[in-house]
Amino acid sequence: MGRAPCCDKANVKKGPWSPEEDAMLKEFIGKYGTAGNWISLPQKAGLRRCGKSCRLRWLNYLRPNIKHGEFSEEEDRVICTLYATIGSRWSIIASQLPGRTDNDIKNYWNTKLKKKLMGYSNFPSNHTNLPLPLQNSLQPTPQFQAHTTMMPTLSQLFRDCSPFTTHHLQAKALSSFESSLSISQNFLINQTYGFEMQDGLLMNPGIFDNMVIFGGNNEAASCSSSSDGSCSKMSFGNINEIKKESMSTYLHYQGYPSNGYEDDQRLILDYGATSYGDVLSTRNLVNLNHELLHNNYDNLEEVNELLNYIIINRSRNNNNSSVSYYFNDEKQT
DNA sequence: AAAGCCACCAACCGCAAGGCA
DNA sequence: ATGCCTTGCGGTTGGTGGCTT
Repeated sequence: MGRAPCCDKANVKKGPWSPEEDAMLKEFIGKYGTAGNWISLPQKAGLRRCGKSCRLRWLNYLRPNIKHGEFSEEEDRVICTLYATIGSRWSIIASQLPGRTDNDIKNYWNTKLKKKLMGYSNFPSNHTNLPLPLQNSLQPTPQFQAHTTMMPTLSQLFRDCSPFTTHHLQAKALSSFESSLSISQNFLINQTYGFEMQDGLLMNPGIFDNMVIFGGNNEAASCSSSSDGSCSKMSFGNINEIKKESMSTYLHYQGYPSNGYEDDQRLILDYGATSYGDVLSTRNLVNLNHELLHNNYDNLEEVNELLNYIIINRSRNNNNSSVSYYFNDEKQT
């Protein structure tokens, strides 16, 4: 015996709502509210609709103060930050955006925002000054373009941004004698999206547009990779899970096209050796990840050679903060 | 002009949680 | 404690319109 149907499927109308139906529903709810429950509402309101359909139509379209149309930059930021923190909990995300519905946000994320975030890295002004191999490495490969549908890793990638971010937030918080767990949501949002330069140094690495920035953020910490042990200090998960898991089990795959997680196609680039933080665009991270996986690179030397094209270093001593890069272990200017 | 493709988004569906008798 | 009913959530579907070939 299965579940009892919520309504008589044969006698309910499906598909788009007509203006007349909208008017009937709006008028009824205006007078009587849901009149007890949604299940019985359609009958009372004279609608040949399922109660769930009425509820959805009301919540997502007819109720007052629903905001339609373009999302603002600020709304984008909130969605991205919360998605990176809590994942696809659309109703919670919607609760932070007055007038927006979970359905709206979910659609917006799936159709637009996700792609927007996949947009090109913001190094364009530097591209033309780079040697051809590096310029090419900054272009989306045909494989990348052909397999954009194979990017479930994107959401994971943005979650992966959290560890880098939280690690540095944690370090920053601890250095000012605050508990890492007392970091507020606002602080997280501000810091995640903000660059702060002090004496030419990048003080609060995090996610900026589509770039992942990581690396030491104080004089004592040398850089950002396994070579200085910082990856083992990184945590992942949301802000409440700091310290629960060690990044060392997660991030220690220098050049290998697997991070050891079953069915997980991510390649986490843990490629230290720069002095003040590595700068990669997420696009290139995914791009390279994909390249390595689908060309079945199994030669570590070859992989390392490829990585040499893509590491970009923001130098500790570079007061004007221009981007420099390493090519075959030689710093280029 | 027609066909094919793709992006968008409203709506649907199944499941889980919560409330209540 | 249990089972039924309703509500809420999130993944998915399918219709539509615009763009490209």
